[in-house]
Amino acid sequence: MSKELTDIQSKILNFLIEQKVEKGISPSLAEIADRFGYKNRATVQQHLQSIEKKGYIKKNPKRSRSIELTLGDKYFFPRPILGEVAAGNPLTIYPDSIDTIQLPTIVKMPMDSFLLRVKGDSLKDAYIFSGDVVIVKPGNEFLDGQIVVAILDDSAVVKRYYRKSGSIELHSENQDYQPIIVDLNDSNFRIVGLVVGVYRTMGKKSLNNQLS
Amino acid sequence: MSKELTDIQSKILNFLIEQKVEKGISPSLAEIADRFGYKNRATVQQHLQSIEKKGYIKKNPKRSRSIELTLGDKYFFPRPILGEVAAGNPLTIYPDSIDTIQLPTIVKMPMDSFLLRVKGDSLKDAYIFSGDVVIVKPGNEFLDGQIVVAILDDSAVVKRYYRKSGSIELHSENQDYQPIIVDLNDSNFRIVGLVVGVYRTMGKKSLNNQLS
DNA sequence: ATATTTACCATACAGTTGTATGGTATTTAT
DNA sequence: ATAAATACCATACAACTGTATGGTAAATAT
Repeated sequence: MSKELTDIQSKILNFLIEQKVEKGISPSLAEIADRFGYKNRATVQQHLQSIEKKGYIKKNPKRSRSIELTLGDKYFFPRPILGEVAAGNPLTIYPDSIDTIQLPTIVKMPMDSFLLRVKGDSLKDAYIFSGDVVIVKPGNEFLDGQIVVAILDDSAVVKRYYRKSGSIELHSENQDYQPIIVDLNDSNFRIVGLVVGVYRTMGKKSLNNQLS
Repeated sequence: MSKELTDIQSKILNFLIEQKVEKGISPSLAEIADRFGYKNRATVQQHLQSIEKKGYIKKNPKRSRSIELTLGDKYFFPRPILGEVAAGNPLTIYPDSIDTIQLPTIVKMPMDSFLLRVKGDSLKDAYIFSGDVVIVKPGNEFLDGQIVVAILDDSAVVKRYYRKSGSIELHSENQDYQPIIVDLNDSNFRIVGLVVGVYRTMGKKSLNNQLS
């Protein structure tokens, strides 16, 4: 049995994926039929059988909206990209960044945000300590006093943001560190996003409240 | 109206979340009833109405398995850490890795997997192109012909894996690239994981057209 | 004391769902 | 030339789905 999908099967598979992206669940046979203008669910049914036979999906019999995509094996979520890999000539990758943490299930986290581990203690007065993981939401607009992640000449910092005319100041909470003042036009400077949360492993109390 | 959930409502909400994370779809009323030992769906129905009234979920009327969680995107999932940021003295970070993509939301993906963007065209005949994002599932066991990510002297490659006696060969699909042959004992060599998926942004068309 | 909320049950119903079966027409392979 | 695969249609059905309605019992609030 060929594992190649026909055009139509391919389109249906794409629709399945699309729906999972947008709605989070598989469509029903009727919905697929609708989408492709079929007057009958049986047509879809047969296409799905073919697609399943070829191994692209798996259906839980009798269960509605339960088509599994077996394209790899599991849940796609918005996820950060760790680095670059080479398929041709090797490029540099960041092996150390292959690190995952288990975060609690009920804390806020925008889907497109990513995590960074904090080193250093300049924000300890804002209750962010070395070793903490900050949740960063990508964006461009910030309010004075918000904690942001900025990149300056290939280094990244977590600081409080203050907008001045013609420049941006990045303050540490900790007095030992001088504010960083950057010209607005400095092309080596870029603010990546807003820190929307902090996570700390190992029994310590979470300090999200103080983040405001 | 209080926005606080009762114990039972809370448990049901948790179950909803749990199911969404694990299966990607909401359970049906019957399934919830089953799980909590209710003999009747109506009981669940009423709990859901309460939960909805309190703003924690939203139901698409008449649509099966379509409970939306309105907690925003407030769930934590296992996520990779990109690198290290400095709050005090800047440390090195991987600026290029501060990049996020929207992946199909509720398709399955191993929770501990991570993403890498592919550069180069050596796998284009396997329909992985430069710029694509591959989903990598960490692991140690691979079958011949599977596409893996390997690290060789601080560089990473995406290649097809072939096990030989005493060595491992990494092949490109593209004939222009020579296979890489590595001794099994080479300590500078390590296979990171298996490529379980590919994701491509840009436009509406997804990978499957090319999959055939 | 009495009204409200919470937590369950039963029954009923129409619409949806996946599945089964049988059929036609066209293209592709042998 | 004929078998096989592809792409659709129609009808039928049992199980499932969400919803509606009405009821009981206990706890809580007024």
